[in-house]
Amino acid sequence: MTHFKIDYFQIFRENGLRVTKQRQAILDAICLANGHATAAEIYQRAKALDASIDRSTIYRTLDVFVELGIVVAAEDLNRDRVYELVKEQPHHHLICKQCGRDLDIENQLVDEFYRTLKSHYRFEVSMDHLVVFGVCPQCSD
Amino acid sequence: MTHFKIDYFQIFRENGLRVTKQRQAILDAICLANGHATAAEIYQRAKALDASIDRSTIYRTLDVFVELGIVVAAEDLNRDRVYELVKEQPHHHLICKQCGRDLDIENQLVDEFYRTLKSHYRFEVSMDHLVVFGVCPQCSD
DNA sequence: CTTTGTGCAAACACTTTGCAAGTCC
DNA sequence: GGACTTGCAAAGTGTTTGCACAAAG
Repeated sequence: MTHFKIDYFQIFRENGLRVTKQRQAILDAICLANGHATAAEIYQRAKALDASIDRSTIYRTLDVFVELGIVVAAEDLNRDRVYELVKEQPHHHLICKQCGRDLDIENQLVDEFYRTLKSHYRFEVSMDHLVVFGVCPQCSD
Repeated sequence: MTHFKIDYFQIFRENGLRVTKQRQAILDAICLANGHATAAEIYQRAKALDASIDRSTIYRTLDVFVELGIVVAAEDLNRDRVYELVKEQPHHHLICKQCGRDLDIENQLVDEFYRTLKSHYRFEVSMDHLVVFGVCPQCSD
């Protein structure tokens, strides 16, 4: 995880933000949750790393991360807000309604769809994090 | 709006549910909001039609409507939950992040995208109400 | 008359805010 | 030291629930 942190801390400093143990803990907490978790899950995990951390810090920090573009907010099946670490730029998901499996969609396919919308409606789509729900191969058998 | 109501009331009865003035008011409230509104907006409008209506009735009734499939819940730009009357089956939206304009996407285009996902991942998409955000032609000039 | 639906009030879960104290640089 | 951050406590928001009464069939 260390090599991640270094990058992120760089970003903090570049933006005149400070590197605190809370921000570290929250970053690690998201990593430990495989890069995506609800505020509540992040709070639990971050608390394990820094027992005195407060919920309000979680929310404030997540806002900062979203602002910096290192985290995006999405929504899971239960409509809970989920925060995800941004890895390589735009990425899109196929999520199985039955088992919860989360597959990545190739950018190319989504871009193609966006181009179609562009050519039909002159509408410039700007969603770098599309989430599509359905049923995965394993569950449809 | 009357011809709408008749259909819906039919649905109520077919499901052993009663036709009440509150359900009427809520249905009308959504219609008056062009078929889509937040719970708060629906409450305001329904209150104008039936002053004594309570918020809890709004929520309970909307749940019933969703259960019946005559309303679907989606999300707007501010991440507020929006309830929409289901008209013709699957329909999809392009929503402009700048002006809020709401364009319909032809089903055919979306179906094509879904088929692509199906053939690439054997993933059966089941979203009859896709919402895509971006910038509309008017705002991109 | 029976069952379903409603208003009311209270409880909830989640998120945001003001402020004084703490910390990073 | 000075600006940025945090914990704490309290207030918001939006939604849900238990219950006795009201209304529909």
